[in-house]
Amino acid sequence: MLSPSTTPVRQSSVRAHNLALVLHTVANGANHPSRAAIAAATGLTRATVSALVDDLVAGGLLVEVDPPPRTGAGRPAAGLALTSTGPAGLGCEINVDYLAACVVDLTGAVRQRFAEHADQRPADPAHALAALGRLAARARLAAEADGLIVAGAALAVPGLVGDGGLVRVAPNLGWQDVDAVAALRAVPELADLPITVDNEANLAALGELRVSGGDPAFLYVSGEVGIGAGLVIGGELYRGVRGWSGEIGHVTVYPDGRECRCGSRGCLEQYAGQEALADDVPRAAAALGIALSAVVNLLDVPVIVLGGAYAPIFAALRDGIETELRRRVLTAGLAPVTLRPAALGADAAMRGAADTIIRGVREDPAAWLRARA
Amino acid sequence: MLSPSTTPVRQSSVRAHNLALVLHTVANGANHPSRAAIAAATGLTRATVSALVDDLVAGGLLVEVDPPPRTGAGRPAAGLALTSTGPAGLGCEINVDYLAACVVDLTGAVRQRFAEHADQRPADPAHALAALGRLAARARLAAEADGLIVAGAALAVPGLVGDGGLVRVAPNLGWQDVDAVAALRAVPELADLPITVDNEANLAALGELRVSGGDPAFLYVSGEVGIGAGLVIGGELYRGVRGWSGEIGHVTVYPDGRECRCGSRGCLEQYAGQEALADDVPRAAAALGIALSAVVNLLDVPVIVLGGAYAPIFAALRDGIETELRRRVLTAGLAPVTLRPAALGADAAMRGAADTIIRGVREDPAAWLRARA
DNA sequence: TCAAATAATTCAACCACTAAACAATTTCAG
DNA sequence: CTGAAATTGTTTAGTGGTTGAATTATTTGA
Repeated sequence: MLSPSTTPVRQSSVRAHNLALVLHTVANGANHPSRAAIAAATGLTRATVSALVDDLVAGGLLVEVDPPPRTGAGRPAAGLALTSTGPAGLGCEINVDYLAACVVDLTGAVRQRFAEHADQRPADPAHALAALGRLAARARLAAEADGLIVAGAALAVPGLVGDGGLVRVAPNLGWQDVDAVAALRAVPELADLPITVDNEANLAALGELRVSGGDPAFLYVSGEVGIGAGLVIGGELYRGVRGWSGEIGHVTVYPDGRECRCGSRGCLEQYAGQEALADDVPRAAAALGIALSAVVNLLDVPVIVLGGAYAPIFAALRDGIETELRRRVLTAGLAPVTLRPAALGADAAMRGAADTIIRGVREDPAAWLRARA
Repeated sequence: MLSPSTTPVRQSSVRAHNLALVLHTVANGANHPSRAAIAAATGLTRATVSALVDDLVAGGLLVEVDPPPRTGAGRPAAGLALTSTGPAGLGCEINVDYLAACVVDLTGAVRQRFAEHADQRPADPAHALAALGRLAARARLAAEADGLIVAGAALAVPGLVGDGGLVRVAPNLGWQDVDAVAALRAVPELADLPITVDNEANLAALGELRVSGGDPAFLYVSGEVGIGAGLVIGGELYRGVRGWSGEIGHVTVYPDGRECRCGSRGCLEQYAGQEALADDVPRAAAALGIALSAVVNLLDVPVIVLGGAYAPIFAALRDGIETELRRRVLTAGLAPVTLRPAALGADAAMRGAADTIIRGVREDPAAWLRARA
């Protein structure tokens, strides 16, 4: 069955779906599958796959490459691969001490990367975003000189993002109601791009999803100055109704505990934020364990990935967290919760941002072909 | 676009999708829409809608009824409505002091309802389920005498349910690893039905979704002996990776607080479960507020529905909960969290269970038509 | 009484997929 | 060295489902 929705479906939707299916199979399947292998993997006929592949090759999304090693008799296959000269995503990140932009191609490879280290807190938002825009523009031009076509840009910010890319609050940057999309679009070299803005932890979770490959459901916890989380379920990011999910840093751990900047008491951030972390690792681990137990009890998430400042000290945190999980997760006895460090380092959010763009092309190649026609 | 998935799509899937779309439009749209109105609402052509409606009428899912009041000139329309003599769902519930079964027709109307009050804790699972099975069989026979066709049964239990309807743990019933599906299927009158089992709070959330209509995203909190929760997002129930989401009763509220039956300390259940509730309502409200704040911070859920034992004392709980939400939810200042009592009473879970069956028919009418052919 | 309006059906055209036959290219047995 | 078997990829006729335009049906209102 197709997804329940309120829009009609016609033959062109079938084509769009199956184009995405073929592209997905090439991207996530074995090395350089043949048309016949794609047909076998998807259940489509070889005739249909051939027609779909023709469209994707003509549209510059797939290329024929050397076939996989032969096995037995028969006409040799033509291998298919994602192109490395087609659409690409521009990922940007602004953080407390860090500006960065990168370009990722359809295969997921990072083709350009520019970063600038500097404390952004004294700068006003307009200046910081202008500097980031210049960085992004350089990345875009360098990528396009390489034959890539930047299909869009996404920006990761450590804060709450509202509709239209409006940054409602970014406490650690001192921002409030900043129109980041407009600021980036003001850079001439970026003016023609679709630009989106999203929370840093959400995008880092997507970055982790891309590189880790395996887990279709996990919680990514990002320990920075603040603590954010990105929830991936069924291979997709869950953003919440208004896009404000994942604020694990302000989950109450000790109801009458330390005062928090947010006005509450006993927030996780006060015990496991970057500052508290320096003081008392065991207590941070316990606090994390308590908050994560709540997540697992509520959402039944089987895997937790620790990123940001937590990744390098994963070994020191592990025991303390797991002790609390064992004690406090109701289903701990039925199935364990897996804890692991993040695979990507500081670039996770930026990589995830770029990934949202290429993800868009991969999930709806028909739209890309139409636009390129 | 269609949903990304790993299965191919063919013309028959288009048909299946559009049949569901038409049925959905009749079910959720204005009163008794005409074919032309459906075409306008869905974007399909009138020719296509006519063909789809023919199939649905022939398959006994839609009936022509008196048209809506005329407005101006033109040939009068034929109104369409869900049939009340077609497929129906059998909903069952077993709880600490309560057995019940009901039959709900395609329109959502309760057509049969049987209940038996008795403490189930002394009875062993087999006896209790046999008694429930007899109740369900009576409901089914009475419904089928009315022209309904029971398409399946669903059972609500206060516990964790694993694959294949195995009840892994139901603490308040004292159950462990009970094969509830097999027990119900042992009743001859139910042997031919597809039977599913789900958590009581999850199903109550679905029941609430059906009657409340409006909110596409909310958390339903069920205060019984234990405390469960069902999360609805985008009009669908979120079950978690293993179906064990919603265990809000064992979210830690006071890390060093009262010991809980589960082996942990400071679980919400110890402060806001039915027993604690009798002692100290303000404290229960505060504890609920703390746990719910965690949910909102993590998931950005805009609406919380209080059901079970909480519904009748909603007024007494409201202030205490809202105080904590205001203090502890990071985004409380950006958009308020709505708190409201459940619309359905004790029958919520049973209604939700029956609803899963008719939901199945509504979401894939093509499968029903094929089976009836 | 007839024109205008609206509802529903019919029919030719189109699009995408399937199934089966065919063409191309290789392996391997004799 | 030759030809049968195997495998890939293409071609072609057929089918199912939607569209759009024409047609039929039925009512209102000038």
